[in-house]
Amino acid sequence: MKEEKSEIVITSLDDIARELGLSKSTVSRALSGKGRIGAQTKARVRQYVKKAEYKPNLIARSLAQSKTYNLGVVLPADSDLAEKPFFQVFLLGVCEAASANDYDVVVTVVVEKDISALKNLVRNKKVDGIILTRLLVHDYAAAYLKRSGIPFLVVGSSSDESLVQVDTDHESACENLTSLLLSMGNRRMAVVIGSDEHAVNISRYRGYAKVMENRPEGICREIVFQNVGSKTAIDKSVEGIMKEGADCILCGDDIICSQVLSKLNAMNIRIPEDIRVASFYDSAHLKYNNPPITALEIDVKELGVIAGQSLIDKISGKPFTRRTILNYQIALKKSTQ
Amino acid sequence: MKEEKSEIVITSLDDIARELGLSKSTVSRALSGKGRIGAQTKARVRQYVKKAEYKPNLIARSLAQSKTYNLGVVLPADSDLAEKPFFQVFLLGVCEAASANDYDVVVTVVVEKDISALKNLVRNKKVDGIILTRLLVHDYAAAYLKRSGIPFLVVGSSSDESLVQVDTDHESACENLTSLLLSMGNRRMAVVIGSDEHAVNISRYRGYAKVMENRPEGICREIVFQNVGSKTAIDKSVEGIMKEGADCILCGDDIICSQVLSKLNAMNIRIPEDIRVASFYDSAHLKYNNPPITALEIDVKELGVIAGQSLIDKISGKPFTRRTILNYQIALKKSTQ
DNA sequence: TTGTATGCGTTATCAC
DNA sequence: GTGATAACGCATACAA
Repeated sequence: MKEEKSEIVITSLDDIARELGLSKSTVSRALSGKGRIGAQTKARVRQYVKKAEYKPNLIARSLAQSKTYNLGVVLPADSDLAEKPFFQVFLLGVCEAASANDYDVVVTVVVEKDISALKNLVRNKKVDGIILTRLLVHDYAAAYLKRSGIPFLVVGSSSDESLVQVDTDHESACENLTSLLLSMGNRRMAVVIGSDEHAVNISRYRGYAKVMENRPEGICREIVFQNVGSKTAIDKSVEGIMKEGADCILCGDDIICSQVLSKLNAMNIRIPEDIRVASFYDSAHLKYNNPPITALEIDVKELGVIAGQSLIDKISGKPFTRRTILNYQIALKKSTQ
Repeated sequence: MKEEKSEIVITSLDDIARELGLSKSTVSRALSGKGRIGAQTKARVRQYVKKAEYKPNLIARSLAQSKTYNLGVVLPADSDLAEKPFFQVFLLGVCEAASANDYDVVVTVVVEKDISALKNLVRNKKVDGIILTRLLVHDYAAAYLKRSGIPFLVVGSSSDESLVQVDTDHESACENLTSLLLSMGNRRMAVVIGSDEHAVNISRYRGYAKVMENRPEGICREIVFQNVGSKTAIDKSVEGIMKEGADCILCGDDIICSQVLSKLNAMNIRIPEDIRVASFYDSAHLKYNNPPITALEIDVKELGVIAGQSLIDKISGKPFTRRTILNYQIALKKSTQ
């Protein structure tokens, strides 16, 4: 009676080689598919590996190839951003793409301008490439990564042609939404938008400005609020907007919109009767609001998938698109009727 | 004139050893601190390493020690959970703890009951330990990890004593909030809570039930809604609750609460005049709501830090607490006045 | 206290 | 097409 093979634990190419009477280089080739190898030996090895439930040691492979098969994703930890589901949903998308390509995802955090964790990740060679999930106007992280030479990709739009970018065209999206609301009869369009340091806020404002500049009345500074962050700043801007008699408020993102709504509510101002409200970025809370809020919708998870796949393509030396622009939708709701 | 040392790139222990006229094992010891080593050689090596900006190759170390210095964090990707900032904030906390211990964080996703990505992570030995960010009543992931033998920790409470747990005491928190609201004059306390499959929802309901059972009127089934998920289910429950003449609604979490508020708003029901509302879990949106909503507050980031640190302790063989309970606060707001 | 030799499990470069 | 053998960079048991 033969020995039970199942008692032998197979943990390395050596083990397989011994069991099959081959050399470990042959086994390696059979599994990787690289190099010349006989069709039947290949099949035999693969079959054996399958039933032996052998899993190659990826660490060893990493050492040999100096590749980690890890993608790095950099999340910002600035207080208000932590509340935004954007990063989480995006991350799920990246994980999906990574998983489909046998990569894993390592996350790291930058707090304000402190990119030390990112530096460690790069210097320790823990990842093959990196995704920056938001772009600042003067982005330390991007500047560092550029110097470091590691493949990376930014979510956001920049005039820097050397950056690989994945983004929605915020500028034209906001332009379209603004035009549309004008065409629906609104005239004095106010805007409340976040920090100027975030590239996305600049793009959004540009979209708005582009439309308003071409109107006879032009941009009315009294109802334009950029760089608002705190709840009190938002409250003040809403008060100012109402005093100026605007008929529509455009909110830079969902968090701002949520706070604008809260303030309007507190002031007993009805939507859409007394004023219309729309947001440049959507979220569940705006959908569930009463009334539901008109907003730009983007498929964030898909954005993550595409970002992940693009980065992997770049890492693998495959052709990759330097700038990928995702679609958006304007979801018209009761808040602007 | 001597050669410029700065021209030589130091990439391995061998390089350092050669430059310093030592053997690489001595250098290794000087850096790791393990084994016996002379105080001055140690200092000399460390100083040299510092100015040479040498970074050890962690992959090689991993291979040699069969340790990855990576923590795995499992995020659920069920549609509604993706919107909850909980996981994101928690993740930031874990990253902080990891970073402080020279660990990195690898994230992976489970969708419903599909734990294949988690299995790959474990089988490929990409991490030294794992954190499950939510616990199901019948948790496949936890069961798998138990079988696999890898160190892991769950966020959530379970009667399974073999699980390392980190959590808030949801049951007593909800108990306290419920009692408090009763003592404030409310009598018919309705509850709207999410899926029974999530351990946390069971705990929350228990806290509520524990208080109500001891009341003369007992638990009134007509105003208890468990297992609600969809917006329509929530709308229906709110309608039922109003018909039954409840005077307070307890919401299982922030998302549910948000939807309950939306429905109440649509029905022109005033808070707190017509009905009081509170939530078993807080979020920015509830704070910004008008009126602000009474809710249980927990420090989620701190939860992440503690989870990360506990797992690292367990991995390192340090003493660790089998069950860590974090504090919570009851934030009384206008919605229950 | 320090040096030598070996192992970790792959991939890759040679011969054959 | 296959098999030795040398990297990859570090840790560690053992020898000195």
